[in-house]
Amino acid sequence: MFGLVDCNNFYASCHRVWMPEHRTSPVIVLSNNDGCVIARSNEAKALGIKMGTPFFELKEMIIEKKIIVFSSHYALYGDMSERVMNNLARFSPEVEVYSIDECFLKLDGFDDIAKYMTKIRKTIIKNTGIPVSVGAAPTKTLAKLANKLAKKGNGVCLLDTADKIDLALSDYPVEDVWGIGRQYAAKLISLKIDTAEKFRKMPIEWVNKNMSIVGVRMWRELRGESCLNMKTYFEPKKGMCTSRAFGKLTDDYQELQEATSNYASRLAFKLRREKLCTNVLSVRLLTNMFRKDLPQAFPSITIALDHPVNNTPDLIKAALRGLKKIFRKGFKFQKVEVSATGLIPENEVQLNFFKSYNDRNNKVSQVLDNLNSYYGKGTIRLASEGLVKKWDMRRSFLTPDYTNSWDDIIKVK
DNA sequence: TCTGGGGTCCTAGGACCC
DNA sequence: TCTGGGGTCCTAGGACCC
Repeated sequence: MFGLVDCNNFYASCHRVWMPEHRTSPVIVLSNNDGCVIARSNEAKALGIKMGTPFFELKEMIIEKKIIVFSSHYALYGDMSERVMNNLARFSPEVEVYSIDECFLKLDGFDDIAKYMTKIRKTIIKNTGIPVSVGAAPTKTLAKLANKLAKKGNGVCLLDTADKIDLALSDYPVEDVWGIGRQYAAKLISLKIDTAEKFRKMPIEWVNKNMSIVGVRMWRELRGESCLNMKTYFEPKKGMCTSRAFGKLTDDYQELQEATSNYASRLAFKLRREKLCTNVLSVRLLTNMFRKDLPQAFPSITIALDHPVNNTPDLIKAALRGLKKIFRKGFKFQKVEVSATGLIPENEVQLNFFKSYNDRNNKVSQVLDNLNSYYGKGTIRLASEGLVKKWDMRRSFLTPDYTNSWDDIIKVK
């Protein structure tokens, strides 16, 4: 039996833990740049606010309905997630942290699973302040489905018999099945396959032909045949990307250079943190697709590096070389993406003649990391990153850094 | 004025090998 | 008149996830 614990309205709930006075207000959390809605409390959902709604469209409603607004704060969510996961780890020998707010638990061998699920739920709420829902079923896909039903009901849903599963699937919208996205949903619904039950009744040959092996696995899982195992071990990443919209559009080459340097530097830091090196670096510029009045361009370049690296100077140099090749005048760019593919563990990199050269830049990076970890992010950086971030994100509704800064720690009277 | 960021897996097709 | 068979690796594109 697979259990799935999912935090309710996770980002909104994280803020509420620290500001309990907003426990009954509609709360929304905004994306980077305060661009659009990425999390909503139940009260905000009830007002009809959809995921992804641009913030500027809501300004009147926010005043009228007294909606509480937060800029996103990923360091806070990361810390709250860790608290939830640490608590969950005590409930099963096999846990898989599936995402920042979700965790699979193997629930075999427990006497009364329904009762155990309730206990998990109550413990997490009590110990972390984050409300969660718990679903369980014979496969991961069914457990996801059970979890959604739990959210609609009392927070717990166990699908452990064929009858219960049949009933749950009979009116479950096909587009809500885990693994069915926009494209497949549109295709299935156009063929009048609009419930999980109807999808499950399709012949396997049809599923295989139209939805590939991924669809077949989903189909089998809905029939109770487990195809997706628990992933309880660490797997290194295969690609890494730093991409972020600027606070404003820009056609200034100098600004783009500074932003590209900064993003490459972040990428280098993330690579070092995970003890990975990269062979291949890509740089892409993007204009704002929503601005139909402006010319659009998405130039990109992929650069093969001489040698796998993760040091800041080499990666910035490569990224700037790429930027120079793709930059075009006459476009207002909104975003730059710097990404690494072909990742190799640091300790598996082939030695080469130029090792001593890399050593110097590796040492520089090490010093950067040490200083920035002690004095705070961005304290020391390469000159090419610029002095002032003219392109920096907008974050007007930022809360204190409760879990990461001594200055912001909560005060108890 | 203002519309997120970071990942995974699968498939098809091309270049290459012996 | 007639030109093999069996592989690997890489990339781009398309689907999905939170």
